[in-house]
Amino acid sequence: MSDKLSPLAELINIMIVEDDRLYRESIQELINDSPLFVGNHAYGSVEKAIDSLKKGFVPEVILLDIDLPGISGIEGIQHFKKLTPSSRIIILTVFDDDDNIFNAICHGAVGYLLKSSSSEEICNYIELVLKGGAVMTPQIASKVLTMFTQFSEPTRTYGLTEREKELLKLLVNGMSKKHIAGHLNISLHTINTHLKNIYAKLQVHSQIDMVSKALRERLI
Amino acid sequence: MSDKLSPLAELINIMIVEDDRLYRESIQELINDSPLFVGNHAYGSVEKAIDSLKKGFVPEVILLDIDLPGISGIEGIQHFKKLTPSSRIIILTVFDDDDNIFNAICHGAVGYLLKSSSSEEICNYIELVLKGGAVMTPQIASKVLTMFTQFSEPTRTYGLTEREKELLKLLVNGMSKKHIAGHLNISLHTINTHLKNIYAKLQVHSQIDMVSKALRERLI
DNA sequence: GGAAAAATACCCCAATCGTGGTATGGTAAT
DNA sequence: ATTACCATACCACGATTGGGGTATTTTTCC
Repeated sequence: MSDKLSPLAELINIMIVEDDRLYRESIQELINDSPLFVGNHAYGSVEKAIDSLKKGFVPEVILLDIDLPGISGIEGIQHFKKLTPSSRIIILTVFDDDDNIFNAICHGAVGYLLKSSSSEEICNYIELVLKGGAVMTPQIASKVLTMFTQFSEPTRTYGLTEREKELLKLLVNGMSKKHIAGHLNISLHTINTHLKNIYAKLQVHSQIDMVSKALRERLI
Repeated sequence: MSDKLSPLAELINIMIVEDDRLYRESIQELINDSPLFVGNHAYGSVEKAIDSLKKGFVPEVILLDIDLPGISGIEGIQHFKKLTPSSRIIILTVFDDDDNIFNAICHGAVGYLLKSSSSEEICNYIELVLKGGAVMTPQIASKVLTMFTQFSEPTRTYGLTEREKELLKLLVNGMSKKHIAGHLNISLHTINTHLKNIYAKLQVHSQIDMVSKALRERLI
């Protein structure tokens, strides 16, 4: 569009997708006031942003709200990723609940900022992202780490013995009882006995249940 | 120890665990030069740090290296968590590989910084942690987000149809084929046909394999 | 409107599994 | 030395599953 006014040729394009007009314009102003960035493209919905991208616009960074009319910001991430894979997406929202954070990150956002961030911070964060980093406010980072911790968690053992765990592992990996008997050089009867004990301990009644439980609760 | 020199009563205690003496002392200096922090306790190994904690010392923050003689930093996290659950642990290391980051975070570190960070940054990060946040350099944050993304991933569908996915879900949840037939009001024969198709698509030969694959690859 | 894909249904049979038992030798702790 | 637990082994039988077919009816799509 109009880059004839730029004193320097290489300003970095920031796209803004935010439905609140006032906030959108204030962010846009902030971007344009900075010496490094330019924000000619600000839209009130993912749909309009998509139209712009389809015309060939390729922003370096997309600042994206979550609560938008029509297509949500989270869904928007996927669309943007397809249209301009090189654009780095930063979520800028008021929502700090686990679900939104989780979904945004899983869909590939490289940043998650809260609207309570100051203008300075936002510009700093954008710069950090451009340097190849990912950014979160410390509060968000804390939530992310907590989610992470929960992923690889307490691993109840249900009092399984070593041998039982060994069997469990082999079975989870798809080996048949017969095959395991050969592999461990013990009788099929023994396997059966162990299995019965495992079933009792895990309170399941089939290999399916057992495998399912083992994988879900990470006791593999 | 010697807090008689403190001009203000309420300096925040930072413990340092770092085997490189020079770096340890430079960090200690940095801490002691700051107006907010005090670093009387700096140790070259987890073992020595543990001794100190057992004597009743309770630091607000522990700066912890990973590559230490004897007990490693990662293992150290667990010990510290038990001894002083209120202390917030920040990893400060040269290692930026996924495994170390992952392990540190999973064990409950609230920060992961690289030794390339500047003195200023380190102090800023500590302050942010004390405010309840978690901290990472943008490079580390980027790695963490990538790991996260991989967790809830591309969910290859293997071309499963809706009905097949429905069956898969029920089977993964431990329902027997017979039971499902009743539940969905279709014949057991139909279930078998679907199963055969699913097996072919997933390239497995038993329910165990199927369930295992489905759970591992999150196509439930 | 016709082709392709999906869902439905049936048959058969060998192989595997689940569960009810019992039993013995070894090891670890009390 | 006695108790408890573990790993091992065996039997038997009904229920379930895995593959090998074939075939009809919807749905979906061009």
